[in-house]
Amino acid sequence: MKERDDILRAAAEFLGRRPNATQDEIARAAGVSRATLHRHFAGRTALFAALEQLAVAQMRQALATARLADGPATDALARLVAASQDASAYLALMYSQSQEYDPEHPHEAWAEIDAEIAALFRRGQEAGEFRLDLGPAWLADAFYSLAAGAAWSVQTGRAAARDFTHMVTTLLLHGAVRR
Amino acid sequence: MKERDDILRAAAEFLGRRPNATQDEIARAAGVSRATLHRHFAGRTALFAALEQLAVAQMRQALATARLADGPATDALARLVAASQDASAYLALMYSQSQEYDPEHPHEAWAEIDAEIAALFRRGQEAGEFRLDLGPAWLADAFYSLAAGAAWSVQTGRAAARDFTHMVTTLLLHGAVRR
DNA sequence: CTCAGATGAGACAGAAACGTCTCACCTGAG
DNA sequence: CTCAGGTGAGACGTTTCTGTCTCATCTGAG
Repeated sequence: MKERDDILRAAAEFLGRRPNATQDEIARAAGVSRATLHRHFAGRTALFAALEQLAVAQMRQALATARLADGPATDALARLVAASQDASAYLALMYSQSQEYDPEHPHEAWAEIDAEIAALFRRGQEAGEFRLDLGPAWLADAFYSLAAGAAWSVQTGRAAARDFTHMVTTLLLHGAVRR
Repeated sequence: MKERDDILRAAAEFLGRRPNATQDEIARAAGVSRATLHRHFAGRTALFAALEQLAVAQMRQALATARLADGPATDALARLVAASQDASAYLALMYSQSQEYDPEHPHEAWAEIDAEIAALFRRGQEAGEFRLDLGPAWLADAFYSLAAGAAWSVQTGRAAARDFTHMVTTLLLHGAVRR
């Protein structure tokens, strides 16, 4: 029996790479038939609702795990990146779907998550840990971009999953220039 | 009269945010009717071919402008980012379309462009400018991710176009941590 | 003003995908 | 082994979108 969450993960990964995928293709990628996909999610709208809900839940979990208010902002960010790895397939999907799926409620949830991440960057700036010339909103966007990009690299085999945290954290905190 | 290139740019920006957009939506976003869109691009396939061709051409132009082999790798990268701004709408689109559009020829062109960018990072590493613990392939992917993310921020009004280069270059080279 | 060329609106046939259902078969617990 | 629940394949009617076309109108150069 194929677990609902297994289907969702496979769907998220597939849709992250093929935003135009048909239900048939999504079902196949998830290893089930279209009828089974329909039984779990009564149509594309329901599938996307479930994906978004799971993405939000996972990011909320990541935020709770990372405890952004605790300790140095630098350490909190590293914890956030690590905790976001599980959600990264969904981030890549949400990134590619962007405004595609647009009900009221989930955007509020994302706004909340965005605000918490931006607040972490702001805290870091106020504490003198992070530079002031890059806005917290951009830093939060960049976090998402890099996480989604790294997820994609992992999915396409260009990077190892175990390197996710290091790749994103190092670049986000320290950049490419050698110390 | 609406210029063909104006249509392509508007289409790229719109599709970067709405990869599933219908031809009708694309046309409207470009300020023309579907019939006119069809007259310029005989169908979705032709539209995507034109978009990809333009993206490749613009990135090639950016590479030529940036002269990646000249001077310190750090400076070359900054030049690349600056030169890529015009192409960034297309990068965001190509990012969201990913494997969606898949003819033989354009992927070869992208592979070439990718290789040149990765070679810049490799050169920087060999010259001791860039850290060694992040692979050139990831650094190239990260460049794309940040450029696309910044393009999106600019498009959605969360960042100013004039800050594009600074946002991407600073983060890519130096990261968020304060010196 | 004229007129060639461009445009938008809308029509239309066809294709693809959708949502949904039925039925035969499978799976795994008891 | 039995049987409840799950599954896949395929059918089917509906919907959406597509590619394409016609025709009336608009635009801008001469």
